[in-house]
Parts: sequence; C-alpha cells; structure tokens
Amino acid sequence: MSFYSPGETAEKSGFSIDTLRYYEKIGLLSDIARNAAGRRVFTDDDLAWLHMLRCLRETGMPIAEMLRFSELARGGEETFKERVELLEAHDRRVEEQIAVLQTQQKHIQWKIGFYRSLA
Amino acid sequence: MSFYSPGETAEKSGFSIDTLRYYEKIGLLSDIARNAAGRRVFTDDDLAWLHMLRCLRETGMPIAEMLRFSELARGGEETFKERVELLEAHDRRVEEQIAVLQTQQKHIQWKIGFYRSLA
DNA sequence: CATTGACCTGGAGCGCACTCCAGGTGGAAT
DNA sequence: ATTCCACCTGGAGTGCGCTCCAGGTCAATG
Repeated sequence: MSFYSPGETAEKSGFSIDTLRYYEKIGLLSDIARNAAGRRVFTDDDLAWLHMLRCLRETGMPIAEMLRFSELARGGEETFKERVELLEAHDRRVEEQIAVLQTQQKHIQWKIGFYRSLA
Repeated sequence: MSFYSPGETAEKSGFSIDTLRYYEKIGLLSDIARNAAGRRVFTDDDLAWLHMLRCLRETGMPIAEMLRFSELARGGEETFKERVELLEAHDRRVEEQIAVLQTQQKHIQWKIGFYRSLA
C-alpha cells in the first residue's frame, strides 16, 4: 500500500481531485507519476507533501507563498535557511491570527451574555 | 464629537470608504444619515455597529450571515433568542478555527525544528 | 474666481482559489 | 459486447468580498 489513485489521494489528503489537478498544474505538486493509461499515481511522499500543503492552507498561507515554499523544497540543503525563515514568518502570522480570533471571540461571548441578560 | 465623516469613520472602523458604501448598499448598514450636501454622517451608534461587524468579519463570518444578523438586530426583543443562537453557532465555529490553527501551528513549529536539526 | 479635496453615484473590474464542463480513454464487471 | 466508472484534458465559470473608475457636486481655501 504505497501507491494511491487520485480518488484515494483526494480522500486521504482532504483535497478534491480537481484541486489536486489544479495544484499539479500550477506547480505545487511536481513529478506526479502516471500509469500506462496516463492516470496519476500518488506515493506516500506525495501524500506527506499534500499533508504539508494542507497545513499551510488551513493556516491561511496564500498559494503564491506555498509556491515559493515548493520551489525551495525542490532545492537542496542550501535552501533550508530560507525555508525556515518562510515558515517562521508564517508561524508569526498564525500566532497573530489566533490572537485576533481569541480577542474577538471574547467580544462575541460578551455580546451573547448581554443579550441573555436582557432576555 | 458624535458625528463622523466617511473618512473619519473609515479610519475609526478599519473599513475603507468603499467598503462602507458597499455595506450600506447591501443592507449591512441602514439608515445612515446624510447632510444637506448628500454626504453620509455616521453616529456613535453606527460606529458601535461597525465595530460589531468588524468582529464578525475578522472571525470569518460570511456576509450573508452578517446580513441575517443585521435583520435580526433591526427587529426588537423578540429576535434576542435567534440572535443568541446565531452568535453561539458562530462562537463554536471560532472555537473550531482556533483549534485548527493551534494544531497546524504545532506542525509548522515541528517542521521548523526539523529543518533546524538538519542544518 | 479658480482650484482643491472630500465626497457622491452606478456600475464595471479584480484577485483568489477553486470548481465545473464537454468530450474522450481505458480497464473491469455483467 | 456493452455498460460502467474512474479518470483524462483544456478551458470556462463561479463565489466571495471587495476595489476601482468615470463623471459629477459642493464648500472651503488661496
């Protein structure tokens, strides 16, 4: 079990088949193997990479930046520093997002309490 | 200081003038006063409402749902229950968003550590 | 009196991230 | 043998939330 059809991959990665095709087309996925019939065959490595992409997407990284990260990931060790910098910058943005959500969530909860107190 | 020009309102609310006009047009803002020249005049109440809208937007509520909330807010006390339900449902989504961000942030931080350990 | 600048309107345009579609292929099941 | 299904391609379309534009008004400033 280390090769996956597009359907299986969609299920495991949480991206739709259309999205997988789209990601390959724009260069987020490279060197996806094909079988004799021209169909995509995904490996465990592809799945791991998709897992990373999912993590970045769910934390709001724009596709343009994921593209930059993919380019770096295709490079060798000499891109480690830049990859770390990119991820650290993103990590700070995620931190900020969480802080905003927590602050605003307090407002919402206060508002709920306010309505409750009047009802 | 209880009347504000569109420019001041944009500055205080964090929405652009274009967005304020758009929000009025689609019905998120109602009964915005005008001066003799036909220009918008915002009140402290408008600002408070914009603050609420900002809170909902920053926590990812879609405009369609904010519209629903505005309708309820234009209603009287008899809509309190529904408003609370809407806000509570949203609160749960915000909770979920925060959880996702925190989980994924751990992955990012792990990845940073991983690259660091190889460098 | 001319210019400037903030604002007005209706409507078009944009950026992002998909998502859908038409038309076709190739292998497996009935 | 034919039906079915998952998949293929290039390209068009979608939904969201603004953002920009042309052309105009009005009050204040130099």
